[in-house]
Amino acid sequence: MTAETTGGDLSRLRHLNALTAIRVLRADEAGFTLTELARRTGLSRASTEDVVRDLTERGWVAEAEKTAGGVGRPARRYRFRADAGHLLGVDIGRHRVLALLTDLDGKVLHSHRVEAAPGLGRIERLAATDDAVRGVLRAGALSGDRLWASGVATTGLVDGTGKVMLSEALHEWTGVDLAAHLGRLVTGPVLVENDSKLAALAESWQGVARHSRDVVFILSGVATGAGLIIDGKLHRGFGNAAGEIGALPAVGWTRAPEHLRDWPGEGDIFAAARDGDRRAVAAIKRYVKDLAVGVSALVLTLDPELVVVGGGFAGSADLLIGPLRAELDRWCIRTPEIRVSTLADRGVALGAVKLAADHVGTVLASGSGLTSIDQFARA
Amino acid sequence: MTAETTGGDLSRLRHLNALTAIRVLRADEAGFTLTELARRTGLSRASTEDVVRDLTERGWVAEAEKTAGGVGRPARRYRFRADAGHLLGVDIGRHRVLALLTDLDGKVLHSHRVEAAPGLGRIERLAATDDAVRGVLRAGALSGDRLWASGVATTGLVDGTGKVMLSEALHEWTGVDLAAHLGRLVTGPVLVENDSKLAALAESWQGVARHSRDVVFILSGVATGAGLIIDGKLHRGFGNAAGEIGALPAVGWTRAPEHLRDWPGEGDIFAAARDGDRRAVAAIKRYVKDLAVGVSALVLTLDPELVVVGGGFAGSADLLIGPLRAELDRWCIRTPEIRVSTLADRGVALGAVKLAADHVGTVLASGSGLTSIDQFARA
DNA sequence: TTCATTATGATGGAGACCATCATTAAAGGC
DNA sequence: GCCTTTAATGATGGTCTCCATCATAATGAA
Repeated sequence: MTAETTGGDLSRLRHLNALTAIRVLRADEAGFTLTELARRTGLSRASTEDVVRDLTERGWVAEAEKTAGGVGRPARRYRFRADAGHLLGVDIGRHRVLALLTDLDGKVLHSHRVEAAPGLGRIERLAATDDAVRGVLRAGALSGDRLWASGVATTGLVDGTGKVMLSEALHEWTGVDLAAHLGRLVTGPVLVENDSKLAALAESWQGVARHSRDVVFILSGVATGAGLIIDGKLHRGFGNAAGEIGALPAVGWTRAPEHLRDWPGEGDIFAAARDGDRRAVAAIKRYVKDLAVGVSALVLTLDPELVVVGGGFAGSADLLIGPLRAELDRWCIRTPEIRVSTLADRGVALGAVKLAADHVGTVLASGSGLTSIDQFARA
Repeated sequence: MTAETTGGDLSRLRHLNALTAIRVLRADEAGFTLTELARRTGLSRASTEDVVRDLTERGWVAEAEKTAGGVGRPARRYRFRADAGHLLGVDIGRHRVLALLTDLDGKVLHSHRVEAAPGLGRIERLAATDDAVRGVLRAGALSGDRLWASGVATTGLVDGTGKVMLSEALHEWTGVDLAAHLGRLVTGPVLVENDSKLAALAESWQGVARHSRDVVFILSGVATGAGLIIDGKLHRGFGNAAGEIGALPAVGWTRAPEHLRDWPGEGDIFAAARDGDRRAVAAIKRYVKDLAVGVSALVLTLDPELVVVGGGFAGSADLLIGPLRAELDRWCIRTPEIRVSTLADRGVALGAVKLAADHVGTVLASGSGLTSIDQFARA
């Protein structure tokens, strides 16, 4: 008896059917005919028409181009109006701030990148963040009050209200209230979350983990982190500290990147390794060995379908995956499939967008969410 | 846009409302008046009456005793007919087999215990299992074809079909097809799962983890294991091997119980420790130290609200919890609350019952589940 | 031009919910 | 013992949502 969905009156049924219709419509930008939609929602054609009329009146659905060429009377097509609203995703990284402006389906419309030195203080880094946000809004010719929701990614632990509780990687960063800060540039909800968690979310949304319900994501870069997707959802943990296996001293995640940073040779260690430099190969091996202990702990705990490797080092994944798999084989009962992220340095920011998108989704699913599209489009 | 619940036609709405009503009714054995029920389901009184009439006709609900003493016309009371069906839960342990016969709400009606030596072979252990099942059915004056569903707990990894894939703790146990074996004694679905996982399930059902969504359960006994409750549900993992952190050599879970077994003194080590025996205290300390490494890995991975300690050693938890908390404080970012199981040696078997109960719940939630109670009561 | 094909839109009907109100049944005061 | 108060019951009428069905409309092909 797991049913969370409590029934209700007839309007509730209509609401559920409208949500189903929207979910189907969002699957294809080109839209659907009523007949197709009826088949996919399981409703009758007549009811489907009713639902679509409703949603059109309320601004959620629009008529799309008819497709020519078929036999018989050409059908009208309807599509979800993903362009009706905008979402913002911001990744506040060590070296730069990246802001993405997307439509409601998370299609990136504009991006803006602002460099930031690793040693930057709180004020300067927040200023860089503002620049990135303003830049991307300018590119999209939007003002901040036209955003439906915004997501922000940062290193460190984040509390429920959007404050950074603890950050070791960035200077003077602990205690920053990012939700409040961003709230001065944009209206609408601002959601803040840890960067590794958001990168994981992005992978399960648009990345290589799209079709997997249980995923361990490893952020492999100058800092090491993890994010967990469990049963298709981001797992945060009771104190928002899930995936922090790196805190265990036996897991050498703090030490691991040093093998690559402090290697005895010159230039890019990965290039050197590809050229056959033995010391480079050995250093990478040490890195993977350290990394793999933590990954094994995560994998043994969760038994995921998939491990995804992302972060700055993922670009050199050809050198990492093989050794990593070998190490996992040593420790794990069942080594999961290992894949490399293809989202490049956008993964974290995309996860932030997804955070915003999920917030909108929650509002829609809740009671009065679909009443009118105007409730989101403020003044 | 997470909505899994797809709408449908009016009968679907009625079905959802009927499920809600049953969920409310199950919360109190004494039953509810229509007015109370209407308030809790959110339906109008009239519709509630309709739903209840339906459910009564189909056998799911019965009228209960009126409560005397109030002012005004005494209301009829209605209750869920938990007694309409029976569930079986079997725990095949190292030293004994325990079978529980319960009603649909998991209230234990009868239990039957059959001793089994640790060294028993496959045939003999299966025979003991049969004895336990037959015994508890006899006690309840039921034949095996009156069971709605059965759950079985065993050590080792279990595959999706009810076969034991790998068991190190029991002799000749790997490869046993428990679902098929039990299927000869009972009709209805037989569900098989790992014992640690089921003990965790039991805690989140009727135990100290009732109100927590994310729980790490530790089975502390002659063998060590873990079960995870994530977002209120049992987390199995892709290959059903979640929680097997003990497989990591750095985590001394195989070695841990030996500290207690091989301690240099005589008699019960816990009694000795309470009497102030230093060697006993030291051995327990070593045990907890080993245990805590694995628990820390689980806690850091999941950041649960709660850690529950169960299993054979839980009876001496007064000696374990303090040191365990101290060890976790050393490693974890945020040490969760730690509680001791109160389900004693029934926990695992109760989890097996819950497995069966959930299966019934799934059938009810699915489409035609509530049509008539007769679909479950065979022959 | 006519036919085959497919989408559209209107009609009538059934099921599920709700609000409202007259009726019924008990407890307690007179 | 009768009357009042309280609260549940059961019936009525209305609305909403969905469905099946059918006449109509629009297009390509013969």
